[in-house]
Amino acid sequence: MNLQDILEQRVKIAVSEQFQINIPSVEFQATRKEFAGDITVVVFPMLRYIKGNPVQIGESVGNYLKNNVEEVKGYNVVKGFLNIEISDTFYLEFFKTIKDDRLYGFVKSESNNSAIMVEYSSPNTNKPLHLGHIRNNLLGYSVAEILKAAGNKVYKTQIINDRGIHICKSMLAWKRFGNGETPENTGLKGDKLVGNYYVKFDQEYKKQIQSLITEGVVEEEAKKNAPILLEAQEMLRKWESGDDETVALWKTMNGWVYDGFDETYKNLGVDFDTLYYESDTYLLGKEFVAEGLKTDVFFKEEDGSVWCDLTDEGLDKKIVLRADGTAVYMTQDIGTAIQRIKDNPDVGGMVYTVGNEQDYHFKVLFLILKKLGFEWAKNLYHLSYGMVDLPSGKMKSREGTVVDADDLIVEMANTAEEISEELGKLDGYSTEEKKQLYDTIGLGALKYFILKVDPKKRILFDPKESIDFQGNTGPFIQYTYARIQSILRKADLEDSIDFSEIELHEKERGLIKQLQLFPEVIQNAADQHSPALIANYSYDLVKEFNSFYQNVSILGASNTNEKIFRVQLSKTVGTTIKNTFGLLGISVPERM
RNA sequence: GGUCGCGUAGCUCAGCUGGAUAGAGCAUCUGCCUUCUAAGCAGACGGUCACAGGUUCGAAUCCUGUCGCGAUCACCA
Repeated sequence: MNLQDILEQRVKIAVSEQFQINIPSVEFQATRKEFAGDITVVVFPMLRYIKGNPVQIGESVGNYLKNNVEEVKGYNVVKGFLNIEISDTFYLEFFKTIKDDRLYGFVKSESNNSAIMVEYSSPNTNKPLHLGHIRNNLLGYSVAEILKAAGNKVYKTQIINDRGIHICKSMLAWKRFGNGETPENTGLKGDKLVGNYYVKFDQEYKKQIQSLITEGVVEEEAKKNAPILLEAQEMLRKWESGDDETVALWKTMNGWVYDGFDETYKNLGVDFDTLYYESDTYLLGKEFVAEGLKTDVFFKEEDGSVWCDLTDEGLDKKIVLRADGTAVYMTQDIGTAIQRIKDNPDVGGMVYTVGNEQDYHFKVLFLILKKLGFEWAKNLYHLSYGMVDLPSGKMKSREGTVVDADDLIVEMANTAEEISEELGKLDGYSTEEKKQLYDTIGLGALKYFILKVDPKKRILFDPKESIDFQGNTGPFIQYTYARIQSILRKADLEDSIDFSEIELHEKERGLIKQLQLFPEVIQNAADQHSPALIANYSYDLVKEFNSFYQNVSILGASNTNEKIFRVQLSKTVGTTIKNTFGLLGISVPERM
């Protein structure tokens, strides 16, 4: 039982003994810095049950606690706030239990809960990954790690959007203008090569529209009838009918893209347990649509299209199958969801990491799956996040305003290098080691920059103003970790320590209090699917440590006991930083 | 127009289920490298929490309305 529970029980007893009234709950909060004490009981809510002066009630409860609870060494009352001072012994006992636990805060054994599948990335195979995908990948990966830390079995997955007219556009442009270019003979990354032809298609398409317009065709018509577009549509039909040559080209070019993506994922530090391809699942939803027709979840229009009526839920009608019997987006997603559960029967819930422009789609999808009667449908969660915008507005691949993922990663490492060189701290390091360090720091800055923001908010990214390395940033936290490692290298690590001799310094007490919060933070982050909570916790912990570091001598402590204690405390903080950053997918350097 | 989200310091963001004088970083200014890494620490400056009502002992937080920004309302994905 933790301290707060004990206190709650005792406060209730105190109140019932002294006022003959039972109160249902007690409200606690951390004591503000300017007052003495560690934990505060808010007296105001009790006024609902007890008539009286809040200060007097606080006094009498405080007095009772001081006399009857071992851990309470003192109290003071300010207005309606009863500030309780907790004994050093309590904090030291707590520290003893966590100091050698390298996974403090993590739920170690997977619970009996069913597994959770987390989907993220969901790329199209016609263009390279950009900054928006970076946010998506980081969020998805981090949430998966957080759910694991909270004791869930997790599968990471992505659905690859590998079919459709957009792929045919790249294929067509390559066939027409490619001259046999391959990643091998050009040295270009596969996704970049294919992306270039997607752009090429668009240029050619616009050219044809223009010349049609000069010939006197109306713009609307020109857009529909540009020869190159018609050709792309023809190609899609060929692909759907399984034309050998088209399918072969499709496989080759998608293969190039996958190689390119793999490299980006590797550099970004994300991975997946299972993969789903749209080309495999896009027909699957149809049988469930048929099923839903039988059970009246769906209905058929006269033209043959199938719909779901959601007007009872305050939503519209939604199409789930075209009049010609082909699948729409919704059909696919129904099929994919069901397929995933079939493939992994231990999965009882899913998290979809998809931008907030699809909020409505997922609301509808989840409702439909519920109507179809799937038990797991109540455990679906749309991890919706805001767009990453540039100062100029939205990123548009065709207008060349996208921030490319690979370029950005390289740029971050370069900035890290410039700053490190300027500070000149890495003299003994080899070129190879330095390079790796710059990658770690640059990526740390990027990841933290994105993850510290609440997922649902938009992020404004200005490429001209590079991401900071000072203050509330990844490198600042990495730096603190590196400094702790330096202390550990210099300290001769003794283990025996007499805790009864330790009197806690204010800064030490602050650190232990901060460490105490960690398990609860993980749980909240998992419940809310929010890496931002973890990021902000890391920062608070590091602020606390830096203040300690700068104001309290660690290696030069006044006695050996004290010194060992401070070194151990630093070590535990280091481990916690490493663990929190692990949940964000950020690595920490031993030195920087 | 309907629906959803956002609006907190000059800028970027915290603020958990309502609680004490609304917190950080950047920027500007003041101190601190002869002691464990100054990517740091200590401090100053900076706010009508978009606006207006309501709920109550108490509202940045909950409710209603208004304004601003964004998204979405396709037999596109």
